[in-house]
Amino acid sequence: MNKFLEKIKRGTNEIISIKELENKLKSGKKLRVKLGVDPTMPDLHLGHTVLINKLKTFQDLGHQAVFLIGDFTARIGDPSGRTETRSLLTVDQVKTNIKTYTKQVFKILDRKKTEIAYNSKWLENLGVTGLLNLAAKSTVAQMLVRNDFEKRYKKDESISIIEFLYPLLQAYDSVALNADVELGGNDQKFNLLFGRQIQKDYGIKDAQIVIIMPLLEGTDGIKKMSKSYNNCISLNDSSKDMFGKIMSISDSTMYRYYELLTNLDLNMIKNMHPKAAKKLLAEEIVKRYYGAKESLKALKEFDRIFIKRDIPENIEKCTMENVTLKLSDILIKSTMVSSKNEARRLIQQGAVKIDSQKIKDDIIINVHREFVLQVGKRKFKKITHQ
RNA sequence: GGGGGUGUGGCAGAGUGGUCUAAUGCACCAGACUGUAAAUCUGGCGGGCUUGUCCCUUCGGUGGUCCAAAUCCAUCCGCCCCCA
Repeated sequence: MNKFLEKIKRGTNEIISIKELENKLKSGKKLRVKLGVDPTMPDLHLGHTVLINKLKTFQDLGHQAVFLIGDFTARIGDPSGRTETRSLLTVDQVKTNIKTYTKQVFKILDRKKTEIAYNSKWLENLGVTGLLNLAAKSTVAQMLVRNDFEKRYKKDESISIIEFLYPLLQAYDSVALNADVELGGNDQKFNLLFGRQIQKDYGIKDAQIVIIMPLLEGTDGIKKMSKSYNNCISLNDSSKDMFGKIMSISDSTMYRYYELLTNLDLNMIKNMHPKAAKKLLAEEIVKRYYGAKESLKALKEFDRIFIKRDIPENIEKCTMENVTLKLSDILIKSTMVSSKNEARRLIQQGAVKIDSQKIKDDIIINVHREFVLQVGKRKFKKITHQ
């Protein structure tokens, strides 16, 4: 029992309340564990998987994972952590997002053991009366307690009524699903607790336990992982990119990733050489999304390019029309740079290599034979003529 | 309906007539260093060529004033707040 609890506790910020959780676990009941995700973005990144991993932990312990797709709420947009009102999504956008989400989620969760729910099922039928009944259970003051709302209100920024409705709807999901546990990120704390309150209002005595996970830092190791900060490792990234990005995080961030993204023993990891540990982490994570084979390939490729400073195995070919061309023109024609000025700059800075030979001037090149053109450490193209 | 505010490069944010391709920070790119990194340091971060104290194009849109406009005026558009 304690071992189970330890697993659940790993990496969590807060569990409200731990006592209730212990009791529920002791009762031997198969707990309904809710994780709600709004399909608002085209794809998921590693930050999102922190919660999915936690849900997987419950699933592995024999509990019922309930993956809730907020197809209805996605159209409103969760104001959590936002500093501005977000624009509404169309039904079509939501639909395509759902597809990519589920595809990615079931690389982690066991599809057969997972209950998938869509909140449009009950929210669409709630009607104005239902909505009013729900809204009657809260007050404006209560909403304004919320940090992000309070800030925006004080700063004379707009808050849409629809945003007030959001926590109510999320809470109602917990009623509809009869959740025993709800998982959420740190920014979700208010909404999660609100779910507890509303459940009680609707006569559920044994209200949901709230498990709050930290938000995963992005590749910069400081800010939370988010597209807008440009510090994401997306599940859509190629195996090579994913591997490379993980290798580029700092050592301290690496341990964080271990804690939140894997189930590996942390003591063991801390005893490893950091470089080896980081490689293992990258391998583990890439393996999860691309399989062992691809993962090994990515590892080898990384060694080749960054450690041995060698040329990658498969390089995209690019055919030139003319035989003689300026180096800067070749760089543009092969789409390795976007402007001539940029090409000139990079050449001056010593970033451009032909067959591993640094070229420092914008010389004229004869494309008689095939050669490998390199820009920086990671961009390679094979240049040929006809 | 009335009053006020605001719109600057990927983001944040200076700049209120010439010295503005526009400070600064972040992000990004390259080089050096290294255990791949991170940190640090250096250079860069509109476009073009004839590489120059060169040319062209940017400060919500349009039109105007002026030798000269991100900066002034007019007008339009967007966003925000307050009062009713």
